[in-house]
Amino acid sequence: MPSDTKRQILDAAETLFAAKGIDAVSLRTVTSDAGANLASVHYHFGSKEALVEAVFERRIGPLNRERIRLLDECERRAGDGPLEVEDVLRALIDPALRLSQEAERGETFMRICGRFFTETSAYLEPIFDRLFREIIERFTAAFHRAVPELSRADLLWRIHFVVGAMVHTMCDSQRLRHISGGLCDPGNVEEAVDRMVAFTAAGLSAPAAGPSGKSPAPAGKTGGASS
Amino acid sequence: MPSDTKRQILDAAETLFAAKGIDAVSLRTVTSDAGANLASVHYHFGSKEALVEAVFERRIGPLNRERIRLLDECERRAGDGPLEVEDVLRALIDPALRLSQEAERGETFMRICGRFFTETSAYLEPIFDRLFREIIERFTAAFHRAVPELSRADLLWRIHFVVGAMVHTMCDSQRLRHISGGLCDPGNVEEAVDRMVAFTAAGLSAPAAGPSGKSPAPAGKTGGASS
DNA sequence: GTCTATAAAAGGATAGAC
DNA sequence: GTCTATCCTTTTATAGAC
Repeated sequence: MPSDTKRQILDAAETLFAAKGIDAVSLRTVTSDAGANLASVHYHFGSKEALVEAVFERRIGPLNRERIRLLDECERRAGDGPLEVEDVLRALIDPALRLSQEAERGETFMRICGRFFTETSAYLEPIFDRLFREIIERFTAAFHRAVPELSRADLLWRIHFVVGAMVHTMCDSQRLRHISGGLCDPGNVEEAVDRMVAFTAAGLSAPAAGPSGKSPAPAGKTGGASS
Repeated sequence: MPSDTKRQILDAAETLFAAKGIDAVSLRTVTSDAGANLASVHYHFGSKEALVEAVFERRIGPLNRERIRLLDECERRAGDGPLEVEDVLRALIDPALRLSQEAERGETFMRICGRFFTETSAYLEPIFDRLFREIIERFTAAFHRAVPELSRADLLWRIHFVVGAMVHTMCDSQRLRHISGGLCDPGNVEEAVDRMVAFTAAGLSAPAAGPSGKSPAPAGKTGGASS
């Protein structure tokens, strides 16, 4: 079992990394906030890079396992029938936004997971692969099954947009709360998930753009019925 | 006119900040890449923070002015008639993605503009206000006019998702290129803009989620016709 | 405007006592 | 496992010659 100090270092690092970014946070700040000694980081983790890796893995591992579990369930329910795009989206999005509900540190949990996508240190690349390869493959296949009329390029572009909307919300929900003057409350998870699923489902289901032109047939101002 | 050295420092800083993030880049690296002396940064800018500010302003200022220009044109064309959501989206998105076309440093231009949203240093807050206040007000009003059936909360949430998809693409188009095995080419601006506009227009135009529940009437797997 | 030199602080990492 | 003390490097910033 992890020692108490080790967990406190992880907690402090997570909070600081989420708030300020990894490079902006020194190990002295981390250990100071954790009530631990500077040297304890190197004893327990070996280096700052290893600490960063541990911080990300602790949250993203379980998050992605839950996504896979929900997707399994989703596919089991569907059987040989059609796979609803809303259900696949919900399996992807719900576990992420739900992180913000946990105890007091919820918003931190969520932001640290989102921030993995905005950090660009080279040593995170292989970690990305390890943490997200299965997720990418499984969900790409599921979305292909849910929206089979899309070309592969269309599909991957649109999944990219979905991830963008999700990561931005995970990292920066504070700004929405601020800009909206409190009208939008990212702390209301059910509502946030519903809104994001509705938006992204419509985006994924929009008629495919022709290979060489403007959006075809902007019939009314509607998201469009399937062709 | 800005001295040659000043411009070279801005160029080098822009490239490095875009690639590695601000905190990860030292002034020594900047001046070294710029072929300038370390002290020249403080002579021309005064501090690292001031350099960062200058880097962002140089690109985001003109970018947002172009967005306003296109929106003006858009509203002028519409007159008293309806404002098409695709046109408003295009005014927001096209100038951003088009940055990537400029000369050789295009992708850097685009990424530095997107990165402004992912950096969290406190001193960027007032700069954000100065650079984006008008954009936020103008485009919020325009989207409200284009999709008037949405409540204000719905509208702001969805604009947030649009920004997420856009910023993620601006910062991280490399990953899409990589994951898709080259199938998706963010360097093709016309295509990227068309795809993003199609996706986000459908999302903005999706039927509003009820105030208290799951997505209403998931008729088929369609984005939905207007209610 | 540009340079050298250096100050002054902060960073990651380690040795060794306990 | 945890501590103190310290090394060594890197960082921002400045002083002052040219």
